[in-house]
Amino acid sequence: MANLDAIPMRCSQCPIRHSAICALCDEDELAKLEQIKSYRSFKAGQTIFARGDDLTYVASIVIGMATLSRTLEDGRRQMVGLLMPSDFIGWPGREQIDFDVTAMSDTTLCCFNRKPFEQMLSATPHLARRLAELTLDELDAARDWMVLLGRKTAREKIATFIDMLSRRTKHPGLTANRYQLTMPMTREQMADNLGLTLETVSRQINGLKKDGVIAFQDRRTVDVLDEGALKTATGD
Amino acid sequence: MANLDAIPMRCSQCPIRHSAICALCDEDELAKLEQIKSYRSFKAGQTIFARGDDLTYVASIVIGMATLSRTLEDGRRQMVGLLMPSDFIGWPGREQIDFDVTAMSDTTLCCFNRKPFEQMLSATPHLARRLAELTLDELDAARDWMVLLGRKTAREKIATFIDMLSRRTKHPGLTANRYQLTMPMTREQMADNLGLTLETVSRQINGLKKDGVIAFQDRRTVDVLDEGALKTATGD
DNA sequence: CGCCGGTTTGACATACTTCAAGAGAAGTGG
DNA sequence: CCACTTCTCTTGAAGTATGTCAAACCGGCG
Repeated sequence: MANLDAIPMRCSQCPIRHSAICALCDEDELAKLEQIKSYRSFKAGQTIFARGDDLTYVASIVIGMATLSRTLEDGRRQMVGLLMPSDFIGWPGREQIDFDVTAMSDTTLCCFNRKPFEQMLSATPHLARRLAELTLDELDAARDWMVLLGRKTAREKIATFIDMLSRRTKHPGLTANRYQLTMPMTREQMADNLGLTLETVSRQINGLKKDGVIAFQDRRTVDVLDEGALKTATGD
Repeated sequence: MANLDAIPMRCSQCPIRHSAICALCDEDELAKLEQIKSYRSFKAGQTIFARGDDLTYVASIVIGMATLSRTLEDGRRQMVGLLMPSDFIGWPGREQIDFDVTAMSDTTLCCFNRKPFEQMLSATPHLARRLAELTLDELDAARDWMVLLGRKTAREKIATFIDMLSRRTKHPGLTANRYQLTMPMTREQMADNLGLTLETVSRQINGLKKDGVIAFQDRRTVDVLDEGALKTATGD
């Protein structure tokens, strides 16, 4: 499964030191975390947790992207979360996990066994507070996505998706109104994220292209040509 | 707006004492909360917060039901949360609110001005911990609903809705497999909750009735005749 | 080169929406 | 208590966005 002989790294050099669960920790607290942490790496496509698994550990994403999803009996799949560096995987207080967590790209996690982490959590307000903030952010994102899933048209969904990506990833900007973006996923994964089929995703993306809102560098690299048009296309 | 001369009530007699934000508080902590709390009442249909409002206070629902929703420019509306007694309204650390909060039935809130509440929150682990639990529950519910919105058919949405209601409300049971349920909202509100139109809601409800899964006492009182059939109709 | 996963494109099917009308309930005022 | 209005809900007919099925294309990799 996971590649366990991953990079040892000091927390002080960690790329997510100031945005992850540990963001508010002082040096002492960090030292304690350092003692109970371990890294795990996953290849793109690997399962990190499957629905029903025991939540033996919780983790922060250090590098890469992962998805949170659920699949119905007949194969319909819905992504319910897109996890990027500094996002937290885990539900303190829950024994099991009710979704599938899958590495979308090659991913490195900073893991804590759940029990010791929970102990430290209740003893360390800085950790608890940061977890609360992260959870609240997730909740907000989930609710925004509910609006998208329930009420937006396919075209609006695509536009919102691209806009969301641009806000969550550092894009090598061209100019203010134009920028470049790398699609980190297949059309099918986008479809699962947006509650569409992959064919509809493809058609709508190309629709946006025909209308001069975006252009392709290659299939996975998109130039946003008119940010304003994109924003209006989102529907909100 | 709010009816401010609401019932004074001791926390010890409060119906949500053991399930709300204060659930883990001891007598001392409760006494402090008691000092900064106040009650507000809203009539069915009244706005509690509008999108963009300053979050001057946070609150627990004591009696009644409220909804969290967002409306797009052109009037499309999506409910993103259904708030029932003991649910918490408020986002510590946020200055403004990004959704509309509306009383669905006559509702009484237990309110705390945000600033003093936040101070107490950071000084009282019992409060912070409980808030984290409540937030996590909300997040889970939101994610379940994302699956519904993105992937379920109209019929499955209705079945899931009825099933969800039966789990969240105490229903006067008939027998194990049959029970009665009161719909707390109009077809239009259900539609906004499920990402459908009110006509589709009406049709699907009557479809379930024709198939003998449910029956009507009156338009708002439903008998679930076959819980098994209802569960399978939910799709998960 | 030839496979193979990912993507595009077309033709057709359908679930859901939209528009429209009417029937019940429920509230209001005389 | 009865007209009157106003919601709420139901039902029908027609339209449409999106899904389904199928074929072809494209780019990378063994």
